[in-house]
Amino acid sequence: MALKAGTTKNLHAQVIEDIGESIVSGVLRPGDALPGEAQLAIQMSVSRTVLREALKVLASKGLIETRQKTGMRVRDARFWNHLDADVLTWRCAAMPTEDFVEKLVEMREIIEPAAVMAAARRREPAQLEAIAEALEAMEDATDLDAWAEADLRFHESVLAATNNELLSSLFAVIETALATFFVMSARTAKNFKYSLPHHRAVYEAIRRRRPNEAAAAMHTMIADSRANMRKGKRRA
Amino acid sequence: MALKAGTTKNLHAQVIEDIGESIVSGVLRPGDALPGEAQLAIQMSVSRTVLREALKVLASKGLIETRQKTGMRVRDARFWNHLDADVLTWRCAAMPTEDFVEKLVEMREIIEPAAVMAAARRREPAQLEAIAEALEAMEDATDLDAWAEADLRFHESVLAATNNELLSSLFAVIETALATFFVMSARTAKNFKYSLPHHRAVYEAIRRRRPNEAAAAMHTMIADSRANMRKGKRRA
DNA sequence: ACAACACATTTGTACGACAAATGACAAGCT
DNA sequence: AGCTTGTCATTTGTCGTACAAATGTGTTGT
Repeated sequence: MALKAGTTKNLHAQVIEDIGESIVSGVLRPGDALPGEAQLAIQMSVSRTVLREALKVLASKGLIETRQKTGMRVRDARFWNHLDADVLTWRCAAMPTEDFVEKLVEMREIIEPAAVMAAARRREPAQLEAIAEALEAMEDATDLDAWAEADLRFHESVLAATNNELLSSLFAVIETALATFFVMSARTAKNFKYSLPHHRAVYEAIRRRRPNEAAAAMHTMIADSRANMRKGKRRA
Repeated sequence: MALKAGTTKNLHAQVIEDIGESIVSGVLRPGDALPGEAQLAIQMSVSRTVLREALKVLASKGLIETRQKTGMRVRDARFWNHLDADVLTWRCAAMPTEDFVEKLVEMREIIEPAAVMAAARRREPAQLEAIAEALEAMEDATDLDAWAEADLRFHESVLAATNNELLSSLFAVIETALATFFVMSARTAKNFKYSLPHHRAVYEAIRRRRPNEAAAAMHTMIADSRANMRKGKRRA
């Protein structure tokens, strides 16, 4: 729980991250009572003002609850905002557990085929163009970083093309899933572009407004990446 | 933007709600610059301390961004946490627009069939029991309030039975969708129990571990509720 | 034994002061 | 003139203190 090496971010952001990660990673367990604000502020070398700003944010993510006199307690995991970008990030800060990775992939299998179907029906020209640009960037990528950036943009553009902002907000989950995938399959990444044909198939189906083909292509892509991840894992 | 009639909640909670609702409902538009903290605190009759706690939470929901010297600005809607329970609530505070309701239903169509499939495969005895209890409460309901409570609990229990907390967290969306449905179809609710057979079918399929049957039953249920909502709307 | 009350502790709210960042503008140099 | 540099003013960021409100706990009186 000690304050980490200072970054460039604001103090409350550091405090949020510090406590949030402690909770999500299990250092602080549900039901645990946190020390009082006064003491905690001293522990972390920040003013109570800053600490409270952080605590309010953590409470809004469902991680803690606070009542007068009783103090603060870590809430049960079923109340956490598991879809929150920060919570997801913290959860993957250490190497994520295998069953969590499986949950991420399950989310992809639910969300992305449905999303490409919606995109194939409703995409507007500019949105299609955004997907095309991401695809081109993937084709032009010469290193893993450039590929990863373009890949993320591709999936984000697809979600945006659904014209359903609720679906778009699930990009935080997709992003985490893909980032984890990049880490786990890093060893097997000699030819990191192996999934390019899949992406092109998805794009083509969206362009031609073929919902079912798009869903099928996306499904194949995810199944493929799952298999590839297993391979990477076995090697690690 | 004036402070609303005081409730029993904390001051920062009121401020969060007040500003948050102003943003989500469109009173404050993306790109708009908010008055400085000092002035805003005076406007809302709270201390800068409390105001800042609220602003940090709103920033964590993606609604505003704040930089030194420049002040605060309302962020573009594509950065909002549309899946956040508060944001959803604020969005439905006034009568939601028709196309937003459509987006909610689309989310249900994506999430819930997939969820019942997962639940049918992986539910544990206690989780099945929780669903059964909700179903019984629906059968025993004698008024719309009791029905609504049990209905929500049914869908929440189903999500919990997936044993995927990422899916469970999407209950905020389902809850909003159902609540909106209750409001919009209130007039046609003489026999508010009409969907009981659908729920029973879903439960039975989960109990018997039949993923495909469960998904089909859920799909029917949602299609039915969509039709019923249209009917209610036409009458209104 | 029980109820009412006082107390102590912890969060909630307010205020004032200063630090840090940064946009804006003015001065000065080429 | 045009560009650079530096000062300045404004706004958020951080801190410390003080007091209010709530509430668990113990105590006291009957």
